[in-house]
Amino acid sequence: MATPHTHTHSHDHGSWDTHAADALALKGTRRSSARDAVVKAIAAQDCCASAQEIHARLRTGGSTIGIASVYRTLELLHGMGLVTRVDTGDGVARFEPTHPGGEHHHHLVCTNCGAVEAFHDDALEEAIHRIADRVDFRVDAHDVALRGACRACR
Amino acid sequence: MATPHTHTHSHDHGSWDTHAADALALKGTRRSSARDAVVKAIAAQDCCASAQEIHARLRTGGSTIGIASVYRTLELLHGMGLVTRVDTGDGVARFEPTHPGGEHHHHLVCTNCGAVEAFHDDALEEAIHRIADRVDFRVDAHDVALRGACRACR
DNA sequence: GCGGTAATGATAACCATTATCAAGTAAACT
DNA sequence: AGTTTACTTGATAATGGTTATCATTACCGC
Repeated sequence: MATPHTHTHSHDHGSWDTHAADALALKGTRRSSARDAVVKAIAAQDCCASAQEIHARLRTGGSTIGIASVYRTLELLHGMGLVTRVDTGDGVARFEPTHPGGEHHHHLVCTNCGAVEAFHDDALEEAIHRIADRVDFRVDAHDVALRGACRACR
Repeated sequence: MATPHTHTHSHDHGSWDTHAADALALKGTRRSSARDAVVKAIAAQDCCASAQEIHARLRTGGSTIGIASVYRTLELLHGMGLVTRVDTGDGVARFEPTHPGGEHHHHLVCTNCGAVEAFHDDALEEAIHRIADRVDFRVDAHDVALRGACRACR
C-alpha cells in the first residue's frame, strides 16, 4: 500500500540518463556540451530543482554554461515528456526526471520555509486513474501537492 | 452581532460571500470599495481566475480599481485562508474562493489551450486524508491537477 | 575539410508580481 | 461636525523569473 519514502539517490535513477539520451538521439538533436551537462545534472537530482539552481550547480562545478541553455534544455525535455514540471507555489518552476517506468512521486510543500519532500502512495494513484477514466478529458499526467508545515517549522 | 454598516445582508449561511465579509470584519480591516469589489468578483467566480483577469473584469465593469489593490486583496484573502491559490503551470497564479464547509474541487488543465475544468472525487479526498495522517508533516491543504487534452483539443 | 544550420552564451525584452509613496478616506475621538 | 490617526488606494518604479534576440560557435552529413 503506502510505501515510506526516502530518497536513497542510488541507481534507481541511473536509467533515466540513457533513456533521455536515446530519446534525444531519436529526435535527431545535435550533441552539445551544454545539453549534456543539463541532462547529467537532472539525472543526479533526487527531487525537483529550478533552472536557476541547476545553472548555479553547474557553474559552481566549473561549467561556463549560460542560463539560457538551461531554460532551453528544460523546455526541450519537458516538451518530450522526459522531465516533469513541479509548481510549489512560489512562482518558480522546478523540474525533475520523468521515469520511463511510470513510477513517480508527489510533493509535500512547507508553506513556511519552502522545503519540498517527496512521497508516494498507491491508493492515491489508483484513485487518480479511476478519475482519468471517467472524465471527458484525455489525461496525460497528474500532480499532487500537500501543503502545510514541515517538521522543523511546525 | 450587529454590524454597524449597510451591506447586502444575505441570510445564506455558508455562502462564501458572507463568510469572507465576517472574517474580514473579525480581523478588523477597514471597509473599502476596492476590497469589496475584489471580494464580490471572487464570490461570482465558478472556478479560478488570475489577478489580471479579475482586474480586467472589474475595469470593464466601470471600476477604477488599480491592479495593486487586486494583488493586495488576493494576498490578504489568501493569508486568511479565504481563497485558494491554483497553479495551472503557465506561471500565473489563479485564485478561487475557499468554501467554509470544506467542500472543494480540483482541476483538469488542458496543456494545449490552457482551459481549466473542475472535478470532485470522494475516493481521491479519502486517499489524501490517509496520506496526511501518516506523513511527518502537518498538512493544511492539498491540490491536485490532472493535465492533458480537453475535449476540444483532443 | 566544407558548408549548412542547430546550438550556444550574453544580454535585452517581457511580464507577472511586489514595493514605494503621495494622496485619499474610513473609523475613532474629541 | 470637525480633527486626527493610520489604513487603504492607485499610479508607477522596481524586482525577478523566464523568453526572445543575435552574433558566434561547433556538430555532422557531404
